[in-house]
Parts: sequence; structure tokens; C-alpha cells
Amino acid sequence: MRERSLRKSKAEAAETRRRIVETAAAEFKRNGIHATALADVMTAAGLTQGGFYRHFDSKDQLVREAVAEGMRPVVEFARDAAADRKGEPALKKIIRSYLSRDHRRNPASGCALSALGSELAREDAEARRVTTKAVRELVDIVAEQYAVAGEAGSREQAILAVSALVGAMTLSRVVAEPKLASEILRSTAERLMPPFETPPASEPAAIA
Amino acid sequence: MRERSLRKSKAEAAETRRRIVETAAAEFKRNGIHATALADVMTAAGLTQGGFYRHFDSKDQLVREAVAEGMRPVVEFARDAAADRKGEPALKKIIRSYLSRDHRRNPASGCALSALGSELAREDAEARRVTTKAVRELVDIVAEQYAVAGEAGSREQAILAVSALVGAMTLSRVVAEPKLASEILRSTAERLMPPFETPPASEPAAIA
DNA sequence: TGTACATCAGTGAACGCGCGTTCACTGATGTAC
DNA sequence: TGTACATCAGTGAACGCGCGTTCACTGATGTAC
Repeated sequence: MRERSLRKSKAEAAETRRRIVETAAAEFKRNGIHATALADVMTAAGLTQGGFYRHFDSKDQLVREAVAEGMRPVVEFARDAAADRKGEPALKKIIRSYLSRDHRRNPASGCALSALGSELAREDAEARRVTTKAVRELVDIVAEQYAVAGEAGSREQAILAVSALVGAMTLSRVVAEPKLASEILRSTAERLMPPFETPPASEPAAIA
Repeated sequence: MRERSLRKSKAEAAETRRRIVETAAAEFKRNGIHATALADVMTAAGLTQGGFYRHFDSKDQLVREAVAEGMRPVVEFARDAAADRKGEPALKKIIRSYLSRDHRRNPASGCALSALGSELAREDAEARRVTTKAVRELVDIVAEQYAVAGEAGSREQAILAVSALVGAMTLSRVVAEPKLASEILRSTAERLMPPFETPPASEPAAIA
């Protein structure tokens, strides 16, 4: 299928590198960073193990780039949703998508925070730095939607929401009973998507 | 320091076994399950590697028991808080403690869900079953406190709260900037601990 | 109650496999002239 | 534009270390009589 050996053009090499990072992001999210071997990534990318070091200095370097790549889907989804229709519709779209059964079933294409959260906490400064940037962006986007939707304390609420999204998806994947797993997703979504239609009666928005 | 060799009495052996499980729970929460070697656990428990298999069949078996042990602190803390004074005070105590800087700094003695969440999602059925049990207990305890505090939809709210606790702690550990890390803990706590004093004005409790 | 012996908790070393990393090699790319 | 050669993307195999597991051994425990 794949031509053996052969030096590739610079353009092809750049494309290969990109493919390795993408594949790594997916494999890490699917199986965990520690549990994924470089050979697994390279095979999944349609290459052999030896070629890895033409593109990266170490697994750590790949991890850093893959983590950044792994955060892209969610941030982009949120940005796109907000670009479409701001405020409540965007919030609903983001929350429904994040807490969907599809997302639960497919960590590889989902959010790196829920797929790798506890592992990321132990990564080196650089990996955590790129994650921090993504978290910030996500919070900012969500906060703006809550603000547009007329929510008081929109930044606080956005932080609660992002925390709850990540926590609920993580828990629903940990939990062994499908019914409880679904309930966690459903209940969290319900509480994060209040009926904004009803006018925000009292000024100091009652949270619960 | 430690006497060499010597067969220990049955009572001592049982105590040793308990110590291994406890140590493993702490080490796993500190460094991750995959990243912790059996030799690390045994050394931390003051033993040598070879003795491990007198007590366990495999690392997997230890993981299952250590995960159960690792969930105990939070569940017990929540139960004790609720036994002390039900409702709002219990909620405040649980939330403050869970989202404290102490907890953030000391995963080893904290909640296994925030320390190991994404790794637990990939563990075998038995490990996930014991985790599920603990999640259920935690949700039940928190739900009861919200109910006593007069919160409508207390179970839904409890699920949101537990998700947010786990997510916020995980995120605050991932985030590389101390200020943002603190803000995540503070904002989430703030939103989960509303001023219940103010009478729940409207019937369908506005969530945000 | 005392004695002889089997048991087994714990030690320390070894085994074997997996994984990150290195290396010799191939042959198309790309560049110097 | 064509030719000669250095470069380097990718291959496949090997290296070495770390980790889960096994094993021979020690000597106190616990039991059979």
C-alpha cells in the first residue's frame, strides 16, 4: 500500500509531522498519555517507529504538541457556536454537545480536559501552559455567552459551567452503570441550561 | 531500623497488607496509577518489592483495592460533615474543604476522582464498580444536604455540584497560573454555595 | 506443657518483556555548478 | 536545462533500562503430637 522508504518532499514531511501530532492527540485521549507507546502512535499514523525522531526530539515534545492539538476541537466548537448565534443558543449548543453521548463514547475526538485531566495535572510546565491557554479561551467564550444571555456574574458562572462540563464528562466515563452515567450528563446539562426565557427576576441571581 | 526477614504473625501480616493498600492509594493519587511502580509502593510502605505477591495476585488487584481506599477520605468527610449539622452548614463545609488550597496541594490524601479521574475511566470493570459506589454515596449525601437546605431538584443539583467539584479541582491542578487556579476554586465554591438565607423566591428555582 | 516440623511473611536477586531512543541504511529530493 | 552529489524522510533492527512477576532462601510462627 504505502511505498517503502523513499525520502519525502518538504511539503510531504510537514504533512507527515502534522499527521503524527493529530494521531497522537487522538491516541492519548483514547488510551492515556502514559499508556500510549510511540510505536502505537506511529503505527496508527501509518508509519514505522524509527521515523519518529526525524520530527521530534522526544516523546515529551510530542506530548506538548499533542495536548495543544487535543484541546482544539472543543475550543473551536465553542467559538463556532458563539459565532453562529450568541448568548443562550450558543450556550445550549455548547453544553448539549459537550455532554452528549457521542462525546462520552468518543474521547479520542473530544475534549482533552475530560479525557486526560488528571494526567495533564502531572505534565511539565509547557504542556500545562498550552492547556491553560485553552481553558482561558473556553472560559472567556462561555462567559460572553452567559453575559449576552443576561446572566449576572457571568464569569463566575462560566467557570462553574466549564468545571461542571469537565467533571460530569469525566464522571460519566468512570461510572460503570450506564443509567447513572446518563443521569450525570442529563442532570448537569439541565442545571447549566436554565430556562433563560423566564425573566431574571431578582437582581442577585439565585444560583440554585 | 526494620528487622530483616523474619516471618510475621498473621495479625502483623494483615496490618502490612492494609499498609500496602493505603500507601498505594496515596502514591497512585500523587503520581498516577500507570506512573507508579510496585517497587515505589513497596518502598514507600517500608518493604521490599519481593514481598508484594504474598499479599496480592497482581498490580491490577492492588489497583482495585487502592481505588476503593482512595475514595474513602472524601466520602467519610462528607458523611461526617452531614452527621454534624445537616443542610447548608454541611454543604458549606464539604464544598470549602473539597475546593480548598490544601486539597489542591495534596492530591495524595485527597479525592481519587480529581486525582485519577481520567485514568479511572480506563480501569477494568471492578475498579470502576467500586468507584461508582463511592460516586453514588457522595451524590446521595450532597443531595440530602441540598434537600434539607430547601433546594428544589436537590438530586439534580447534587449531581451538578459533585461534577463541578471534581472538574474544578482537576482544572485548578492542570492550570499553570496560580491566579487562575485560585479563581477556579473560588468561583466554583461561590456558585455552589448560594446565600440560602435569601428565601427561594420563585418556585422553579432559577439556576443561574 | 514441650518438641518437631511445616508454613509462610518478607528479602534480595533474577527474568523477560515493553518502550523510549539510537543507528545503519535506502533512495528520492533538492541544490550547486 | 542537465548533471553530480549531499541531504534527509522513512525503514527496520537493535540497545538498554524499567517494571511486573518469579524464585530460592531465611527464620519466626503456628500446629500436630
